[in-house]
Amino acid sequence: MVETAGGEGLLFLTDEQLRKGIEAMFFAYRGFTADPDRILDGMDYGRAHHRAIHFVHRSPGTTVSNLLAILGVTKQSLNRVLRTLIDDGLVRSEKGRVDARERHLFLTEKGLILERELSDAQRARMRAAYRAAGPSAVQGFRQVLEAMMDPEMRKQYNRLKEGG
Amino acid sequence: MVETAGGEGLLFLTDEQLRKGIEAMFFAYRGFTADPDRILDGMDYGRAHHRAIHFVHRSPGTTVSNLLAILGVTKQSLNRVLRTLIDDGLVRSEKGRVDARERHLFLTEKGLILERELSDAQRARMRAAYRAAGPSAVQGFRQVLEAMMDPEMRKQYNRLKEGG
DNA sequence: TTGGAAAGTCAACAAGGCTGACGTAAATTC
DNA sequence: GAATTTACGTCAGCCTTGTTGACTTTCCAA
Repeated sequence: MVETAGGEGLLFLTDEQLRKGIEAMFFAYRGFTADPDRILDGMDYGRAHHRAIHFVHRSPGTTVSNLLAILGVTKQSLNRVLRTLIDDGLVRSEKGRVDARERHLFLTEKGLILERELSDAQRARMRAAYRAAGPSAVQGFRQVLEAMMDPEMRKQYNRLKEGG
Repeated sequence: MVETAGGEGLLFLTDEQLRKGIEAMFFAYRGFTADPDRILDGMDYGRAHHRAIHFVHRSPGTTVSNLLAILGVTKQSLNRVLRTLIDDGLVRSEKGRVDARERHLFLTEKGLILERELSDAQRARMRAAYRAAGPSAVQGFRQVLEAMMDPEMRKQYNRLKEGG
């Protein structure tokens, strides 16, 4: 079943196969973001707000710097998004006790409700895809995605995957 | 090794597993676009130009309508991108012979050179990821991605995958 | 006590989405 | 042959989300 090196074993590395993978990523990512985008469309929020909400939920009490590193945007860009979320009462910003320069971020009750709505939708699609493909396909899926990340991003990803 | 249905077999569908998949998609997509983005950064082009170039190369002679359906943007948005590519001599637009309302799109020599540069970079990353993960992982990767697409997008994807 | 890091803010700008309106040429339908 | 529809292009204006650059405030640490 599994091809080994030499000759036919490298057929999965042809330009044609690689192109299919590239196009699969393109179309799948559209599906991946479609449901949350639809939910956010009515509100004053966008994909950037979703990302901030996701990672604040994922690591409650995380700092702004930390979030900047994960999201890979400028602080000005993140600040604009965070500002509206704080003003609207979805995110709470708390001055650090050990280092008072830092701001620790948390979702409020209201923020948790939206997070739940967004992630329910996104998980539903992911669950359907996982179920359709089966567990060993899922394992392969994750392996290829991890290998595709930049090393820096892989660190961030693994830090999230393990610790809180 | 591979879990079967019933009881433990559904462990891959836990919220925790799904969350990991969601985050993997997020970080991997960043890697996926990083190399072309870097190349385009110096020029006056962006990711939107890359997408147009990719699909024109993929289906030479395709019409504007067709491209609109694949890219899922408005004609105004596509037109802005296409306009600059045509003006800069990367894309050639040819009035249809059977239906003169249509415009058929082709890459010029210059366009082919940029396409080659962009896709070489993107394929190199994909190739490294595929090689690292192995052929059966690649199969799973593709299966999950296909299952994640919207049905409309899956049609587009499959049309490209098979026919020219 | 002073230098520098962390955070926040203001201003300006660009890419790339969007809607709406309008124009033109060509094909199709009545 | 006239009316309608289709494919495309374009103008104008708006929004989100990214960018740089300059500046301030706070406050830890050397």
